[in-house]
Amino acid sequence: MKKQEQLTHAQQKQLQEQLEVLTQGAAEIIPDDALAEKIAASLLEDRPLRVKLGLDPSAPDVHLGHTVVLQKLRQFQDFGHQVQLLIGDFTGRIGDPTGKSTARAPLSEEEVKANAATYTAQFGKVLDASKLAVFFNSSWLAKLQFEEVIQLAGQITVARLLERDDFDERTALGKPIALHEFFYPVMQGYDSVVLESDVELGGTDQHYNTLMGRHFQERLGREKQAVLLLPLLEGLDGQEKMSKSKKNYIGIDDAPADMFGKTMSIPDALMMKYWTLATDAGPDEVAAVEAGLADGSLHPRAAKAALAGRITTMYHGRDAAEQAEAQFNTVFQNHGRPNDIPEHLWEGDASVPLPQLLADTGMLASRTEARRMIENRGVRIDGETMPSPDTSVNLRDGMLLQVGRRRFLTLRLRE
RNA sequence: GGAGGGGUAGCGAAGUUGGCCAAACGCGGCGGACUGUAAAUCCGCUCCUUCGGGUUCGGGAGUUCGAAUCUCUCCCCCUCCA
Repeated sequence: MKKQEQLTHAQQKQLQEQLEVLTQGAAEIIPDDALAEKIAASLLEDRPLRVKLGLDPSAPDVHLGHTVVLQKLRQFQDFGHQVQLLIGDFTGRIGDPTGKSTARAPLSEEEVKANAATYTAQFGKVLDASKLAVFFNSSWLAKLQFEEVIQLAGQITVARLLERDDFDERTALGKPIALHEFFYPVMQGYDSVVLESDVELGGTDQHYNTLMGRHFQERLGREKQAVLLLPLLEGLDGQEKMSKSKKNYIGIDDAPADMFGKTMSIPDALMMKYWTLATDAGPDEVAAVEAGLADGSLHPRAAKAALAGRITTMYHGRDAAEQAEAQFNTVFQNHGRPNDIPEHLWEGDASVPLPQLLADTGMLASRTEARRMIENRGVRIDGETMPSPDTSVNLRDGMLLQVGRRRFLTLRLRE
């Protein structure tokens, strides 16, 4: 008999309540009723579910893409479940599964600890940090004997491993796959065994990996975890998924002005996805925005500004968000100046060729680049567009240099 | 063990009968116009320079008036056969 059918009426109600929240926005739940069964079990046995999230230990810069999963984890926490953060420190030091950088430099223990601390600090903006359980998979993987590793490897077939999209593609293209790469899924699966995870969360790109958890749990005689996958959030380019290496991300530690501005730069087509996945707006609110856009009562620009304000407020508070918006409007809408223009103390001659000035103050990388920029009419001094790179400038204290729309510098002269 | 393919600017990728190559093209990045924003679209720029020139095509050494293109050598990557 299914566990759901053993519940009392009160428990049934709780189950429905949890399911409604937890399944919202999910891209996939594997298998379909697995989550319901797990929750039912938790209610029957009166114990929290162990909910696993695996993390890459290398670049602990948490961005909005991560928060999609984190917000879901938070909901689990709010229902009293136990979140397990798994730092893949062992996995990370072995090498990269894309095959590009095969021998990644091992992270030292200090680095791992420092990164983990950064993670938990940043995650604290979304999760309840006091209730997090943090694990490092080196603490069990590093201890395995070779014989044990081989036995683990015996629990899965090569054909099964080759199903993984990435391997599949590379096989088709004739690209190499190193043997150790086969162990990634094995390790990730084994992690779930050790942690006795009830549920594993991830982005849809983790489909295969999370199934490995189920596979190894079954082979080793454990309860299989449920898998809950969330949609991936595209980055600022609107094409690829948000990631640090692609530099298309909004970091949750970004300054309010950046956070607001970056959000304003996403393609219109991506707005609703951000509303749904990256904000704390409920389904009704999201639907209202969508309807407004559809019938023309809500201007796309207004919708995006509201989105940017919402996101900025989540991480910096309302005041900072409003300031960021005001600043954004002055700089980009009214072509004005920001409030916090950096200053540069000039110690050279009082009269200097313009390209040299721009290069030496660090506003541009080289004089040649400065020349180009001037020729493109992208350089202004005190608001005046500079017509020719062959000008010399008589410097004055307080002079305002501007490159493009948003790079400003105030010049300070030594007395 | 054997055979073969390849290393070009941030990335991808042309160019390999030596000069017309500072090196096509695409992406990315930057600037400008326009606008509803750092959306979309269009245009321009994208090694350094004291504007004479200088330094680039995995590293080094050669051949030549002249090499990304030829030779030698070293390093690295990949594929296939066994």
